[in-house]
Parts: sequence; C-alpha cells; structure tokens
Amino acid sequence: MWQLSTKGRYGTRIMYQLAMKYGNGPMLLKEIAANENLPLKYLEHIIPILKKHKLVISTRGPQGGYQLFKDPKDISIKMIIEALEGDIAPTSCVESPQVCEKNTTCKSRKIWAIVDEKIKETLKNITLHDMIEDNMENSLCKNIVL
Amino acid sequence: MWQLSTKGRYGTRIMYQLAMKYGNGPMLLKEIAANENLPLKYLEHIIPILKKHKLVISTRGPQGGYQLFKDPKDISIKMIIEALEGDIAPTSCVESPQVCEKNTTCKSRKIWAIVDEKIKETLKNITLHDMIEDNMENSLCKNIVL
DNA sequence: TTTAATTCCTACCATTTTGATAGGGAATAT
DNA sequence: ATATTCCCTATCAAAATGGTAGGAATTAAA
Repeated sequence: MWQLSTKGRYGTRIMYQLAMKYGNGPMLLKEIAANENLPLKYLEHIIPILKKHKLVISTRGPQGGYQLFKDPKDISIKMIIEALEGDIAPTSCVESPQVCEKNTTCKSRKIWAIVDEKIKETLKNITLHDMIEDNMENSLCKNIVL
Repeated sequence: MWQLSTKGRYGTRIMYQLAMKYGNGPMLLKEIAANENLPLKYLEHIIPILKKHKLVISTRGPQGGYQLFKDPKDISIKMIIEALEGDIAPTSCVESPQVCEKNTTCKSRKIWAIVDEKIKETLKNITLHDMIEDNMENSLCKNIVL
C-alpha cells in the first residue's frame, strides 16, 4: 500500500495539537503524546525535523515546551509533509529528471507529474487553521485552476 | 520520500508496453524487459499480480507471451496501481475506519481522505489509451466536479 | 515425438526503511 | 540547587524492498 510513514502522520498530529494551543505559550511534548496517544520517545525523533524546517520553536527547561513558529493560517499541510517525508512525489524522476535519461518523452513520468501536481495543490491549500476550523473542503476551492 | 514502489512503477511500464502492442498478439516479457531496460527476473514477480487482477492474460510455450486483458481505453492507471500497490490511500484509516476509534471526528483523517479522493480521481481518469495518445492532461477534464 | 521456447513457481537473500526504546547530557526557570 | 524539559546518540527488531537463482510445467513447432 502506498502510504505515508508515521513521520508524516504523527507529525501532522503534533502540529495540530500545537495549532490548537497557538498563542497560549509552550506545550509539553509529553502532553502532545498523551493527547494523541503516541509514544513520547518516538515523537522526540520527529519534532526536531519540524524545528529544523522552522515550523516549530522550542523552549528548554521548566515551563518550556514547543510552539508553532508562525500562525496556523500560514502553515500548510504541504509544508509539514514535505518537511517530514522529503520531497513528496510518486517517483523521484518527477523532481529530479536527471535520474532517468528518458525524462522528456517518458509517458509514465508525465502521469506521475500530473498526480504530483494534484497532491501538492491539495496539500498547499489546506492550512492548520482550516484543520482547526474544520474547513478543509472549502479551503480547496480557493485556488482552483481550470 | 513518499514514493511508489517499483511494483507500481515497473508495472505501469509493463502495461504501457502491452498497450502499444494491443491487438498484435502476445508480447514476450523478455522483450518488455529489454524495451524498458528492467530486470526480466524481477518483472516475473510483478506480472503475475497484473494477471491475477485480470489486467493481462498469458500464453505459455513458444509464440506465447502476454497481452492486455482488455482494450487500453478500458484500463485506467488507477486499476494498475491498485492492483500492484494495494488500496492506495495516504493512511490506512481512510479505507479502514475501524483501525482508529477517532475516525468520525479526526481532522487528520479528513485531510488524508481529501487527498485520497484527489489522487483516485486523477488516476481514474487516465487510461492506457490516453497514455499512448499522449492525451493525459485532456483526459483529466472529463470528470471535473465543482 | 522430441525440442526449444516460454510462462510459472518457490526459495533465498542483501540492503534499507520503519518504528521504535534507552540512557543520559544540556539548558534553564524557580 | 534542583527539577524540568528539550536534546543527542546509540541500538535494535521487524518488515519491506528489490532483487537473483533454479528449475518445473506447458505448448508450439520441427
């Protein structure tokens, strides 16, 4: 099955928890793990990636924890998934044409490029704010291109 | 990176080769492997899956080989990918809600369900015939739902 | 009826990825 | 000081990935 890894899935849930607490100071990773019923020690591997990509910031010591780096309205699911899963694309040739010499004519590549575009368009148009407001479908109507 | 496996990618290329020879008798797997520059012995693992899903038929012995089970116009990329990768969905909870008790309210699941729908809509509307005719983009306009 | 061509089946395997657990170090608010 | 919290590195079992290998079964054609 063509499935996202736990990095992408758990990471999205981390970001959702942080988005719900946005503006109210740091949130403990322990708390996130408890709310989402996920292993704390494993989340400790995932959240540094989000930090590296400037999606969250951390505060150490007592009263510390994690917060979103910016407003939930300015963080798309695409940013989250690309941070955690790397460049998302059905095949590597879509993003890196040089991996295959047939890239200009390959009919398969053309399909994967179209799929890739659809996925990115979709993920780009859903923000953490949409997620909180449960406004995911509507948000997709913003940038329809015909 | 969130990528299709070689099953899905090589399998699509197998089907493309067969589509190009549709109506002209069986094609050797050896020939497909050569045309696509893929390891024959590995394709021997992939093609039985396509056969099981009634996408190709085989003829044994000399003058044998493989042919498409039906017209390229009646085979979508979705059929091919689902045969080879299993149910495609960003998360298993999209197809199998019972894997998570939060399924009715989960905001993450809602996102993956939307992405899933977009991917399937896209793959459903590209056929092997479109691929041969290099008509992939146009074929996507058929079933637009606003 | 032999032979050669071809698919079909099973076993095996090396490497990488996945999904963690564990232990302790560093920073800091109180 | 101390407790709290993030941070870093190591380790690991299990599964998935991407093959290779060898030969059995089927069958068209010589």
